[in-house]
Amino acid sequence: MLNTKNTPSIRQLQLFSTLVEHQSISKVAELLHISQPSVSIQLKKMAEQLETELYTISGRKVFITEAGQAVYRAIQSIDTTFSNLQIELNAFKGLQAGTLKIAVDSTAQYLISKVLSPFCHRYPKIDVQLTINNRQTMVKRLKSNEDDFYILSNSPAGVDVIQMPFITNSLVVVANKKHELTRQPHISLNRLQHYPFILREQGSGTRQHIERFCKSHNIKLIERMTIQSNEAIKQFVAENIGLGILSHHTLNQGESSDLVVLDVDNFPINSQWYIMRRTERKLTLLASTFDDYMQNEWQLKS
Amino acid sequence: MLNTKNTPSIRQLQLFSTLVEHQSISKVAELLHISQPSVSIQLKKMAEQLETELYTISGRKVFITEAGQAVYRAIQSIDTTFSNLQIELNAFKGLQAGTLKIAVDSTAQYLISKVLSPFCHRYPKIDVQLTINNRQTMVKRLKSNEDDFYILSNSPAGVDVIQMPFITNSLVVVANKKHELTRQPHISLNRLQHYPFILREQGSGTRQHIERFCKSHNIKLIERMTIQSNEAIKQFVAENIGLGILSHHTLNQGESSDLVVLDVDNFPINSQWYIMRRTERKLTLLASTFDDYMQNEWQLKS
DNA sequence: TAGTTGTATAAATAAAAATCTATACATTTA
DNA sequence: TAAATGTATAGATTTTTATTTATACAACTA
Repeated sequence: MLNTKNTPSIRQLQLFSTLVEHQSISKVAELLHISQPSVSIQLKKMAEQLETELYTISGRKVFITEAGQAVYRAIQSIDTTFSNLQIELNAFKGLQAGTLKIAVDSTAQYLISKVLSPFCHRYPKIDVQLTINNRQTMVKRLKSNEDDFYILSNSPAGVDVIQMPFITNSLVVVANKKHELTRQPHISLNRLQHYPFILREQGSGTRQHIERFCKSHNIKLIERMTIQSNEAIKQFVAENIGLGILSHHTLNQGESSDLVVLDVDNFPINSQWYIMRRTERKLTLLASTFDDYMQNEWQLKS
Repeated sequence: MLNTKNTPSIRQLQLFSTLVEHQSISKVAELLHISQPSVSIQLKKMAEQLETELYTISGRKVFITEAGQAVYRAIQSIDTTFSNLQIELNAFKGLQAGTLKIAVDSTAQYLISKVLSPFCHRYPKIDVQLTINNRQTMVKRLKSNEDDFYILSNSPAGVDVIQMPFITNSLVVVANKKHELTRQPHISLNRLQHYPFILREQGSGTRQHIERFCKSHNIKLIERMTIQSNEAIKQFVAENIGLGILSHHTLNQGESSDLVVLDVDNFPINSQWYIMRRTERKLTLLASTFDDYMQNEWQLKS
């Protein structure tokens, strides 16, 4: 930790560096528009604090001692540190304004805050315009190039995107904790076909995964209800209206709910969340900073 | 030149760096034994001056922004600069005391000040004990190991020394400006044998050179006077009592004298001044610093 | 040697930076 | 919801730093 005692003030450093450069106390005074005694006194104090002679005066000439030269070099080093800092800070100032537009598949809404909140703390002046909706809507927005970034579980056909694997998405079967399947191990897919389900609507990413899964495993689920919200599904499942298939991110939201994850064969359905952007969309400074952030801190290590 | 405006004070840097390290304003206050509002205010001021948010406070947690991280890195750099400076200065403090003992052949006394004065200005606290005498005395002192350094025109036999060529010593023939040899070109050595000379005493370096020179050129000079001082010789020569043979360093001491250098064949007698020290003598810190100085700034480039 | 130039010291003052107390506000925890 | 914890603001005060004027001194320069 920086030591304040025995450390000359910034002003004193300035005076001394000017002295070294002009070898004259009165010249320093003139250049900095202050009186000669002021310079005299400050420099003397500084040398006293450092307990070292930094210069000598012989007649009317100023000689910088070796110790003084060392101090001068240190000042120059500090000077460049400050200059570089200024340049860095100016770069950050470019990030103090601007809006980052991100569109998120609603199933991913539970994790977006984890991702976004560190970024927002680091760049507190930025605005984020967040659009949360189902996959179909995301794809529409992606095609009409409305946002900087999209978070989807896989990339749609027909659009050039740059994508980065992000976080693993696991779809699990949930039930009320009093449901008969609870605590049963290795439930077969076939048995599932006899229970009613509450599912997300057509066009949602979750629904898409489920349908693909059912097709490939050759099963058909009973669909008692279709709801556009994961949260609502959880409530109906909790009231034992039926089973649900949800991303595990939507669960364990802290509240000790009545929901239980079932141990079904071939589950969870694993897929990947991707963050993507259109190849031809020009990155704003802010967007590019966000891109760096995602790559450095969220890129999935395979 | 260091910019005082928009530059945070050293104290503010200290506060901020402590903040980064402990992520809490009240913790900083506690650690530095000041009140919490004081820290709050100073940090706020600092951020205002830099026109950048360095941290944000959310609830009771402190988050350092990216800009803040940059500032922190800068502070660390400044910190190490100061630490290194302290170490350097402490090394110089070792040189604030101590006596440097130097013995100089009196013929070289005219140049010793040129050599010594920059050194003394750079290390103003040191003492120099200077012995000026003729060569014989120098050699005696060298043998009894009395001084750190010796300046002689060549090394004596029988003592282990480390020597460094230094400055060229040219012995020239001088006369009063009204002397008949003045303005004559190419005076032969033979003609010199008919004029009386005023010379340095036996045992002086100059005398040694002259004798060696006469021997090798097979001439003999008329010796009217022997004097132990170059300055005195100059006065007698100026009064036209005789010719003199002196180091050119002893001349052109500013005063527009009555002395003229004669254009004698085989003159000047060139030889070398050496600075030397006994091999087995242990160097004090001060002596070693002087040694470095001589090597870096006075070593004769051949 | 007188005048000029450059630096040092003293004493007073000004400006600035840093601090405190008291209080209010906000968030988290019990 | 009350208590605890952490931060912000206001206003007054203290401390430190910086500066000034006036004067003295010292060393060059003409």
